[in-house]
Amino acid sequence: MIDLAHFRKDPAFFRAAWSDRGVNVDVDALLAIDVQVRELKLQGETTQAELNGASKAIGQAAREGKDVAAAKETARTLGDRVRELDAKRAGVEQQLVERLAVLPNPCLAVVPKGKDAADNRVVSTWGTAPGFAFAPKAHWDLGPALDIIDFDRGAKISGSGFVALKGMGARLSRALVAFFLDRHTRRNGYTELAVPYLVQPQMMYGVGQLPKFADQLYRCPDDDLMLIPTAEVPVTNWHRDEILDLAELPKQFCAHTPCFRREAGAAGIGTRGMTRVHQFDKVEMVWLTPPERAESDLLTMRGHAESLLQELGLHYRVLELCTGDTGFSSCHTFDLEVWSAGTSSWLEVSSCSDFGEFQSRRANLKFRREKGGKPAHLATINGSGLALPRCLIALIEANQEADGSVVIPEVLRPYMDGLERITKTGVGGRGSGAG
RNA sequence: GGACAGGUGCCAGAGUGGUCGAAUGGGCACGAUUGGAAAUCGUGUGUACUUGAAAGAGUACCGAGGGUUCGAAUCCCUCCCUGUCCGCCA
Repeated sequence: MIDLAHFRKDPAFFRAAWSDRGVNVDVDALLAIDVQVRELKLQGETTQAELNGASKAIGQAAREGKDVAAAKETARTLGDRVRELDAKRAGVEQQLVERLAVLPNPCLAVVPKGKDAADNRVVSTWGTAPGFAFAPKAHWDLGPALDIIDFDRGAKISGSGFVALKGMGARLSRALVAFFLDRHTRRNGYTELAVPYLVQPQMMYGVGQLPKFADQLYRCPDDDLMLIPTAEVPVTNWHRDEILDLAELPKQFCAHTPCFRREAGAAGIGTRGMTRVHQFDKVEMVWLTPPERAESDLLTMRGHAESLLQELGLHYRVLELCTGDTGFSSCHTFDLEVWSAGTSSWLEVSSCSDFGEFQSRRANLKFRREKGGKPAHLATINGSGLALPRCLIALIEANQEADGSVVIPEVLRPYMDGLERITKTGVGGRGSGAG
């Protein structure tokens, strides 16, 4: 949610910002509705004040034994008037709220202007693409050959877009999660949370998933709950409706959860294998921080995500998204893309975003700069650290050998009972594909 | 899932139709007292919105949403949550 007061003061800023994002907004209509709401509110409250005064007088008179029939009659008329104004106001206000709810966060001035992904800026590139003396395979060949990824059974059980892991594939996935969480909690000061995967619709609204992206969410209508598309949803809402102290900021949380996405409309485009699936595991980092720190904290957090890829030895690049490609709630986003050696393409494994106060206004996240001071909205920042299936893809593709086996990076071996290599041969024991 | 009991301010806890944004106690903040502290005393201590240059004024909020009434924390309805017991169960 944008800052309404700011919008009234400087509509030109928002007009330009939304235009940069490629969103067409009738700013004048919005302003007009806002004025109307406030006029009706003022009238309604003034009338209510009158009614309150009249009611008080009636109570007084009644206690003194006076006749209050006539006074009641006028009060009743006032009451009708209040209800009338209130209903009118509510109607107009709902229009305003509905319109505002689908307007994106203005990007920061540093964000490169652009139309779509083609205009994103490459900030840096780390490492080099691995070279092979043979034709490297894509994960959709490697995985099934090693019997660690099972596309057919995933689809059999839940339909297209669902993937299953088996044996050392499942183990490797678990190792990555454990490795990520350990780095965040032990090295970078994050507090780990284990959160519900089904949440109430308001939580989705709080981070900006609703109302605009309802078609991307799985829902359980009988219970009015929705499956989270990212841990961002429950974690960002952790301190909802609270007022934090400056001294306890920034809050740094991490959480591992499965993520559920309908990916409506995405079928057929770059969906081969498990680069785009309906359910995947991800470790998410979320910061709650004072707004003035947000941008520097964003860089810190991005560094945390990058260090994981570096430790895994994976070639990646950092993109700064342009205005046209930046997500709805974000005002500044960096994407981390890892190299897929099997398909010679970049895969997004992390998106690190500064949301400013946009989510805080929606989720009611506040803090106090000093005791007795006025509550102010927090800034929220989040980023993947990291998204599993694509890391797993990059990992096995980059570390494959001519015989189809996959070398496990040093940092993961402690999580794999010291296993150095995943091979097809062998059943049971160390080095087993079946685990 | 069934039966009871509850949900009030930072916390505890009063309040069963008007004088209640809400007693009292605790906590916290500031001040007095003290060599310093404890104790004691005094003052203060919610959020949001509207209006106003400001001081201030107004409105709403006692789990949520409806209803009755001139007037609701208080009465009625629906729902949610918590506790206890029973049932079921990973």
